[in-house]
Amino acid sequence: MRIATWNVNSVRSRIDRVLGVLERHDLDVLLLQETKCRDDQFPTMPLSAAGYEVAMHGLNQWNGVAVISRVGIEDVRVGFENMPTYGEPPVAEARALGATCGGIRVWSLYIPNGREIGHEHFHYKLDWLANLRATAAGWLSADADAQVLLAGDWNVAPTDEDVWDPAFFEGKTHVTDEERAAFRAVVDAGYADLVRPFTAEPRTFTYWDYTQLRFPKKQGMRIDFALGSPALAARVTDAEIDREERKGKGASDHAPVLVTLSD
DNA sequence: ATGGTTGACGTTCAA
Repeated sequence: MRIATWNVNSVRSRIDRVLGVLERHDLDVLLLQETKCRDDQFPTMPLSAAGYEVAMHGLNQWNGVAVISRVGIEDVRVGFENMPTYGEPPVAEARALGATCGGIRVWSLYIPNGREIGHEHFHYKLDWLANLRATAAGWLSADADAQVLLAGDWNVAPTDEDVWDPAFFEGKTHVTDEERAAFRAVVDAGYADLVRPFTAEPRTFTYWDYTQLRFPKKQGMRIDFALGSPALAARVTDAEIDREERKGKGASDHAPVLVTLSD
């Protein structure tokens, strides 16, 4: 079984690339973030034609998450228990979608960006990660053998090796001690990084800003992660970051992150 | 090339 996560940055503008990724990697499950469309706008038909089912959750042009699977989609859940809201009036944004695919409880996650240190959105980000940790820890308390995948755009670079220049990020989000601690808390709750062991080279990135020729200059960040429960981590045989997908006209600014599991 | 990216409900916002 092969599962991938990808911040697609508009599923409508990139549906052909989505189909290409599914085929090229022979994916069973693909988790998308930043689909940027309402459910009724989602390009379901070409995915169905390719043999995939789709569960999506999008409220407007912002955020949006989806699960694409050819091994079934059951028990779909929009948002997680205690997921924080944002704004006034409070809105439960389209940032988390859970489903059971081929016996694995998968979550497509789009962690809030944070915008600026100290911004209301920054506190929202930290709360969001803390509540996710609490809820996900509960899943393992209830069933230590649960097969759970927490995957998506975490908007955190967990170490200095995960950014192209730590000095550039001083005073910016994604690299602060608070964000890193919030990410590490999820790992410490029992969810291991399934990909880093297979992509351990420093300066291995999953995201490159569109501006300033960041991609050709290899100036990126590792902020997209697939974290797995112990039972799931035990099944991982390979993982990779599809850097090729970032190339060419019409690429997302994020690369797909892939995990291969034993049966 | 006084530029420098992309996508969306866009003449602005978010990333």
